[in-house]
Amino acid sequence: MLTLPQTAEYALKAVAYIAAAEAEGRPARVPEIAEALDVPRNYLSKTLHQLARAGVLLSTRGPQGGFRLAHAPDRVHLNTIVAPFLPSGGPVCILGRTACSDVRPCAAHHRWKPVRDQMNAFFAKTTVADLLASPGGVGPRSPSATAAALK
Amino acid sequence: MLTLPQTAEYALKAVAYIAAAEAEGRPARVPEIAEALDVPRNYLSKTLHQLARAGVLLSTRGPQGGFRLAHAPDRVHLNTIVAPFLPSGGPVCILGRTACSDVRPCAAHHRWKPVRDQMNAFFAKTTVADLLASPGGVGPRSPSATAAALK
DNA sequence: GGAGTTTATCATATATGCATGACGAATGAA
DNA sequence: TTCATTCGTCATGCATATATGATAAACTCC
Repeated sequence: MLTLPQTAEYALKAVAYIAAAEAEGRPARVPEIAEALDVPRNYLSKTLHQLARAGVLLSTRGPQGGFRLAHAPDRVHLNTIVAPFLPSGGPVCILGRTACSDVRPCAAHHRWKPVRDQMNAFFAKTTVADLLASPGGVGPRSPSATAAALK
Repeated sequence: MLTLPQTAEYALKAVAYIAAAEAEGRPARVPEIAEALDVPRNYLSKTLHQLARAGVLLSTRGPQGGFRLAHAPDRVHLNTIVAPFLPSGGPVCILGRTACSDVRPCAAHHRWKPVRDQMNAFFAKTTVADLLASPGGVGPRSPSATAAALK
């Protein structure tokens, strides 16, 4: 039902790809990532730059440059990756109430809350390392398989 | 993290309000709903019209007219209310893959799937009657409390 | 220091969500 | 039949997400 903004999807896939490249000891360059994941090249460049400013990635220009993770894969949680591309303040109540809480619940509160909590836990606890390690994950395997599991 | 489009929130709140009015044996009019829920009036009119075309509401013009539910509150599920305002096809994979499945999982599949399933169940199983009956629900109680629980 | 590589930024375009205001059409009641 | 009421539709505007292409800036290596 609810979906991430397209840009946040790009961010997740690109970070996973960059982590896989880093596992091979090399930075990932924008044209390579863009082609592998089938994402618009210049737009991806801008998106990755936002992640760099957010402290998720490190960028270096020039030959042998590209993007790397700013922290170890098991320290990078998905919520820090998608946060720059979600409406700030974040949604809490399914009916959009700002004052919705256990003591002042909206009409859907007690049914929506467990769903919302599980979703928050997913983004707060899942790390880039989890994406690399899981079945269907991006590594360790060949570059083509890496792209296939993300594209 | 993920939020409904604003228009879908309007739709949920308005349908709950209309159901509460119907419990009092009267249709709800757009100006009344708009003021009670603090939603733009003309925009709400358009939104409710979409719900009427979707078969969720019935509309009647002229004096004593307004909007009513097309079906009993316990037959109207939340997914039918929000569906007209969500991107069609619907999101399935958190990485946006069209071919993501148990047999061809994306890198996040086995962690995201239970979250997604619980979310789908929420929209598929929760009814308007549930909104009316729950603690913090909109009825039976005074009109002002109805508005407060939705606004 | 020059050439080539790679990210950073700028200007611009398109589509969509959200919203406003004006007007049109149908209905029911006096 | 007239009038008030109420929803239906249209034109328009604004902000933002999603891009595209050109150019600038930084960096490495020779």
